[in-house]
Amino acid sequence: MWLSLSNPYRWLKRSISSELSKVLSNACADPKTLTQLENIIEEPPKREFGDLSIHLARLSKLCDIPLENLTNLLTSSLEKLNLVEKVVVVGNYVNIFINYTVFSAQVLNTITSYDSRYGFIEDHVRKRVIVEYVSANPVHPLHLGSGRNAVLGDFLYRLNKFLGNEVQRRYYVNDVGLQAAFLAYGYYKLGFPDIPPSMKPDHYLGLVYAATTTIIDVLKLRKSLKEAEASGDLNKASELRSEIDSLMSDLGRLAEVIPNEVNVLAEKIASEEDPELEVLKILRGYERGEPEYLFVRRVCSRVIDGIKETLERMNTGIDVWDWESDLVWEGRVDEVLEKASSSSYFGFHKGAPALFFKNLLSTEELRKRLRIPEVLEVPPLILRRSDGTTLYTTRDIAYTLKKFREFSADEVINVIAIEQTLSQAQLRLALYALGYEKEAENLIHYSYEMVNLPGASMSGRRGRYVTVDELLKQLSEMVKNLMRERGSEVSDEQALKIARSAIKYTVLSVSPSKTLTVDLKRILDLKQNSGPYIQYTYVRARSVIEKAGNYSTGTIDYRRAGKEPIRTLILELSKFPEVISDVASSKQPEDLIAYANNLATIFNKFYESEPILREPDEGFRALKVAVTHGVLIVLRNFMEICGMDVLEKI
RNA sequence: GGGCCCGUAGCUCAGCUAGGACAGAGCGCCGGCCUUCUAAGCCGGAGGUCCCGGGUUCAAAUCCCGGCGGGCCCGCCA
Repeated sequence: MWLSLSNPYRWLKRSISSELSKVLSNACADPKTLTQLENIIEEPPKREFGDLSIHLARLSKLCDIPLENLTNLLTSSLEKLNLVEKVVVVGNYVNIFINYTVFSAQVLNTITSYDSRYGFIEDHVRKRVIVEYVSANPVHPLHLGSGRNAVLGDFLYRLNKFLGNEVQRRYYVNDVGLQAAFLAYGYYKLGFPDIPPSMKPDHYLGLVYAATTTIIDVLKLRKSLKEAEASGDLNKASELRSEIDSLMSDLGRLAEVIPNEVNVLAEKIASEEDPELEVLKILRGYERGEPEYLFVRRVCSRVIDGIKETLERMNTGIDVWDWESDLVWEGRVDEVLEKASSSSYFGFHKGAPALFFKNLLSTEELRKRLRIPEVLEVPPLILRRSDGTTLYTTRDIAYTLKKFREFSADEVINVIAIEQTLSQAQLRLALYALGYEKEAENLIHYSYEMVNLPGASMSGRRGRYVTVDELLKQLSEMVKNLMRERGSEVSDEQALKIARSAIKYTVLSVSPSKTLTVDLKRILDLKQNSGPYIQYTYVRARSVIEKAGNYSTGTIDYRRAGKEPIRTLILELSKFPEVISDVASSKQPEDLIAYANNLATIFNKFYESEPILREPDEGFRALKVAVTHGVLIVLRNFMEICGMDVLEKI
């Protein structure tokens, strides 16, 4: 009963499959086949074949009934169902036509009664979920890669919320690490200058960071070059020279924006005997919490200020900011180290304390449980540097435990780039090895591929990146120009809302496992299969509903629902909860996007071909308005889940 | 060297987990539709060795094996 209330499409399939199981009960009594029966009911590739179809060969195999007996058995029994209009056999298929007088009433009633919760699934088990996302190093602004992360994480957050889960969003500020120390070193060498008021702090400090690391790398390479020249290794020398040239051109680009800083840094760092040792000193002092090194935190928090601003612009939020330094200073990392040292998996790798996973991984069952590929070899996890400072994954063990504990989380989702697959596997194994089996199992690495910009290679260390801020700015400008061409002005806010929604739609439309190629023009394509297309379709539907005023559902003539294109529209509307349910388990946003685009397209066809408000027949008009209202609700709920802005006008 | 991911129309991508009806969509290109509910729309057309080669099957883009091409990982970086 719950099901029929919340998920009309599932209800439809279940009604048919349970009828099937009745008919086939003598041959197909196994209860396991019941769900298989439901899966066997599919959709025909073309609308004119019917609403649902069953492939006879598959059914005959499943139930072990000869093909020729099946046909008559099925048609006669299914046609008795109230929900079924007719059954047609074509070749190897039984095609089912739904009775839309019955079905449309069910669908439309469900949608209006659930309204902003339509899509919500009643039998979903509620969970407490943490989404850790973005977590970009606090040394530069968010670039396109972090942008993809932010969009995906925000989507996971909103989807979980929609499903009725308790969700918390966390950002892990990685201020205890070499990157942060490099930035702090550079900023310190500059004498902690004020950030130019014309620049966002993350942008300015990102340049300082890039200049610092690039200068240090150049100095290192020059040293190697001298050695190569001295030893007469000409190949090596020319290789080094071209590498240096490339870095120098990066530096030249940085100098165009912050010339003084680049000059001062180049001079001061060059006069240093061993700049990298200085950086390590900062790292060590900061990790110990020594007061004279606390400037690291101050610098990082300026970058974080900038990042917060960007996230706000993306309409994305964080509930808890976790500073890695706090984790270390609170002694949580030491606890982990202590526990590890008494573990049976503990040992020394190249003289450094480490956890070894070879024994753990010999059982196939554990690999399965922890989602570690069958043949993947996992190297030992080194816990500490020889100088005593900790390493990222070690700190992440402590952090993961903190997340699970503080929120009593059932599940922790880490949205992290795909290149960290191995270290995330090590993390799960380490947790398991230390006795945190449940945590290891419920820690999910939600990975995504990198983002490409055609014809450009990106590197944070070199300052070669396109920032999310720039992307938003450019797209907003494009929106404004477009509107101007059409003779209407649009506010900055409206332009931003369209721009960021377009980005989100594009990012979510591509499977996270594929590299995303960003083409600015394409993101803002106002045509089909785009964010603006969905927003526009919603506005169209809204405009109709507004003008329709109050319509009484009592006057709806459901008998008119069997004709195209209303028929398809109703079937499509009925699927929304089913799509949500599938996406909730697969976590593939692209399926949700494809559904919404399809629904919008069908609605636009309907809108073009049929008068809605001008429909003379009152009952039919009420039906058309109700369907339009259904589209409105589904598109709105869709946009909420994707983090897109629901615009009332466009 | 080992592992993972990707390869489908000129471009960007669905479809592959659970094999089945002529392989789909958008962009771009060509041609139509605004005195009527928002034309950021709709209708029509052209465009494909599903990377290649084997195998399994009544049936393969989908499963298996072997290649080829691209990306990523195999750090006392994160």
